[in-house]
Amino acid sequence: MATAVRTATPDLARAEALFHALSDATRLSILEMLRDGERCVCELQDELDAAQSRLSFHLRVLKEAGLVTDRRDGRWSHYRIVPGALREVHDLAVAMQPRKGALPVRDSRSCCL
Amino acid sequence: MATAVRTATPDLARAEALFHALSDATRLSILEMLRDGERCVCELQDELDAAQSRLSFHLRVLKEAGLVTDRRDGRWSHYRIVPGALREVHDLAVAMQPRKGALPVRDSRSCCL
DNA sequence: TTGACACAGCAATATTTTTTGATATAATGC
DNA sequence: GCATTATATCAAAAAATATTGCTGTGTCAA
Repeated sequence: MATAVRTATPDLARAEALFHALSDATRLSILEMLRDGERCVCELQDELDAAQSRLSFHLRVLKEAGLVTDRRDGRWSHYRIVPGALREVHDLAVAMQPRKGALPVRDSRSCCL
Repeated sequence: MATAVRTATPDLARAEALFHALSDATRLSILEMLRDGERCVCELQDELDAAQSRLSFHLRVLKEAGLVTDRRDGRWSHYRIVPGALREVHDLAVAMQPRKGALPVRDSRSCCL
């Protein structure tokens, strides 16, 4: 049986990865906190009331999706939003919009015959 | 232990739901097909080479997220993109952008002390 | 050095999501 | 009515994700 969705285009895979990274409340909360600038893990931990290893996991997901980067400073890791990462999400949303000229409703009897 | 992410704001929950709906290759492929206008399930089935119950499942996820609607016409269900639904995604991406005035890098010794 | 801290990563578990196969419903055509 | 088609839905299995507790590594300070 062929792969379910045919060979995924790179864009499809990218979109999937990005949206997946954004599809979790903990991760969205992290991003919200980072909107004000860098935060170290312990700050996120305090404010989100989440175990350290849990944050570490979600931060990695965000990092692998290219949404955040970290900077090590002594014993702290500071995470911040990658500039332009959300622009990518923005662009995806635009690219997914219905094509101009697409008829909203089609003639009956136009399919499966 | 308090809820992980405090009381989720409605927006947070909405964002989570939307992004989740978009975080799957099958669903993204469906949306891509629908960019040209309405399609009935059987057309999606043929083109995406996916079992019917599987499409039905993913279509429901998309529908519950408010990304698509369906129109019943005889024995066919025609699905199409909800106009403006992707606009919502777009707006979310904008709303998540770093706040103006947020310093990219913060002073050392500024946390956890 | 020693001990406490900040964090990453792993392994086990729990939870959620997805797929599949079967059955159900409703419309259509004979 | 009966067979066929298009679709939904459900339950069980399979796969993917998330959470937790623990261990390891580097850092800092006394």
